[in-house]
Amino acid sequence: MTPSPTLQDIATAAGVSTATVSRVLNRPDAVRPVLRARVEAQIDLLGYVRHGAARALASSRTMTVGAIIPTLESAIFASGINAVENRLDQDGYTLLLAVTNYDRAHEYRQVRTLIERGVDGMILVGQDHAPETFELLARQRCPFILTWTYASGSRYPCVGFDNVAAARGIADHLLDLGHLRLGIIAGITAGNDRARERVSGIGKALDARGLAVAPAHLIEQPYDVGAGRAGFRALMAQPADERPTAICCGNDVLAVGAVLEAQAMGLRVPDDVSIAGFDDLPMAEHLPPGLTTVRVPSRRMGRYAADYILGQATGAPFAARVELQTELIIRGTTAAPPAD
Amino acid sequence: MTPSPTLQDIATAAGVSTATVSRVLNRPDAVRPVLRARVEAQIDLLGYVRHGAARALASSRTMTVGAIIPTLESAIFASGINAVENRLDQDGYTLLLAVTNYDRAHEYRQVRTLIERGVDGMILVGQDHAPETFELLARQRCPFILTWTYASGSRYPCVGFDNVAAARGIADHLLDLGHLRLGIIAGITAGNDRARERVSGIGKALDARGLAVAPAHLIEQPYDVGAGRAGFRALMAQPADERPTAICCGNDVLAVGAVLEAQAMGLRVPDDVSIAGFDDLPMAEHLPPGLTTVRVPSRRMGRYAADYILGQATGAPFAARVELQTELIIRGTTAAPPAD
DNA sequence: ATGAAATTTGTAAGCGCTTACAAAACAATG
DNA sequence: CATTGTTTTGTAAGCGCTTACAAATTTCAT
Repeated sequence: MTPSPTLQDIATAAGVSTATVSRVLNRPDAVRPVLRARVEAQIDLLGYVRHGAARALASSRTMTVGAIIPTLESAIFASGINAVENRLDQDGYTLLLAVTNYDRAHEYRQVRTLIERGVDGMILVGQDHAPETFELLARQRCPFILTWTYASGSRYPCVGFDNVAAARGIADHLLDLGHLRLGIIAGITAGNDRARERVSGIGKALDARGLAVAPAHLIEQPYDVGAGRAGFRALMAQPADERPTAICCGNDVLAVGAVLEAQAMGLRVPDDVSIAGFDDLPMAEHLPPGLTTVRVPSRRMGRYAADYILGQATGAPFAARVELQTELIIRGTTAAPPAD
Repeated sequence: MTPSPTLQDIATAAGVSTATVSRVLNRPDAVRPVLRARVEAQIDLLGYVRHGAARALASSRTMTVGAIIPTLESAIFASGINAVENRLDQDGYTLLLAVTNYDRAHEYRQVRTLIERGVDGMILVGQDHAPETFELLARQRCPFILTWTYASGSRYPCVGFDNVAAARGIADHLLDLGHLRLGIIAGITAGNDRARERVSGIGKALDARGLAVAPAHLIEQPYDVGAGRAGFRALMAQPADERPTAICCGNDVLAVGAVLEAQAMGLRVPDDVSIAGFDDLPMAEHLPPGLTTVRVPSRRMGRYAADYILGQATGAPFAARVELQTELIIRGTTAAPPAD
């Protein structure tokens, strides 16, 4: 039942001052090899473990970075966070993770909590946050970066891509194929700027050609396969000559649902209906037919976000606003509309 | 450029002692309403934010819990962690997340780091950890719980299910259907006790009927769809009368790959070959045909693990060893072997 | 009113570490 | 061998908070 040994214990055991022990721990070359060895021996012997809180208090750096994401149930966020963790780990930083469940008010509380925990920086998702959140971050001088989003006019550091342009790209692809009636199975747009931007990008593509999305052709669904199926069914439940011939989905999970439902309904994809996703999940290329989608650089984004925050901590110069490119991946679920 | 206000600042501004401010922050009822209001007003006014490191140092509780998992690229771990986070959040705890990439030595370092960060408890995956890891945890008296695994003889707190029994159950299902030649596309077993246990469970099922897995019928693959496809192809690349008629996959991702490859090869599932997965990912029920698999209680597990650790912190009595049940979900990818 | 008991507040001692700064030890130079 | 310059080590003052404990105040029965 011996309490954990402290720096002081090591110092006493090694016959040196606490300052010296602290030095062998933090800047080993600043202490002569003889002494260093003596101290290290005691550290091993007594099984000393640094006390993070005390270090943090004395040095005002916690070596932790916070990340707040909507959910971990979405593979794409999970892989972004995985990349963040990997990068932080490299430098001995630890990740504090919080999940908002798409609730802005909750997000504010999490930001607060993470700041209380003293994170050296914070990674958020999207542009859309409570004003208090930004105020708090600013007031506390907590370095942060927004991810999954890049808006040329953003006032805040961000790394991501242009959701509007990416969605517009995929809609253009469909329009180029000759589709005139596009349907959308969007994610829930409330509290989700990425979902909104994607819808808006599709609208712009249509608008540029004098077209528009019929209100009945825009459906919002939570991000799961079943919801994708239901959305597809709803879209098809209209007179044949009003049905969309192509459907843009808010993400790949919805798209997979749509494809499966189409097939279950006896429709051929892409002959009878084209379907496009967003994210390019690992599964997308394997489905028959392969899913046309937009590849999103989730890992690179996570990695860059971590780089940036780490850079803020060490003074390394990382650009505060970085746009990553998405890539339109054309596979087998999109083709020209049926001839009739 | 005013530095963040401290407890002392609030105390001065409100004309009370720091002890009182500390009390309104931590046990509000212990201070008279008049004073409390005065203090709270100043807290708002000055935008005070608690200093976690100082609190932790003084109170020796960090209100953080660590979790170390193999990867976040796997949906099933992600959802377990999501559940952990949700539960911790409820009690104002924050999650420190580390990812091992299936590397035990790395895991040891992460455990060390998390202990240095002062986590109030730790959640690990699997039974299989470096001995030093357990020693360290014990020496530091860090409460911890192992997840994704339940072994009746385990010396450590754990919540999970019996991987051997679950795998055996699914193999039995296949054997009951009349299959005699089972193939296995296992996950990489090195450093992964769950993957090993699943293989072993299948072996036991066969053994009980005087059968065995042909060496050529056991393949290890990383957990991704492409690897599942490749594994399936390899399994089928043998003389027709030696091919397995049913295949157990280490998880659903591999199984989906196997099913897709089978279909791509022109084989009918389940008529020509039966395929079973493990995990019951959301997608499993939607595939055509629906994937026969084992439902794993990842969320409940995460939630329980969090409950347990929180309980340790507060003295609440949670059982240290809990077995959760898996469920064999029989869908459309398994059937009797072809008659020939 | 009055004194004892109960409640509220303040005092002050750390928690374990980092880090200016001062002191000591060692090197190098003339 | 002084003398000065350079490293290495020690001293000690906090970092911002919690929490025994003591002091002050309030409450209540008498």
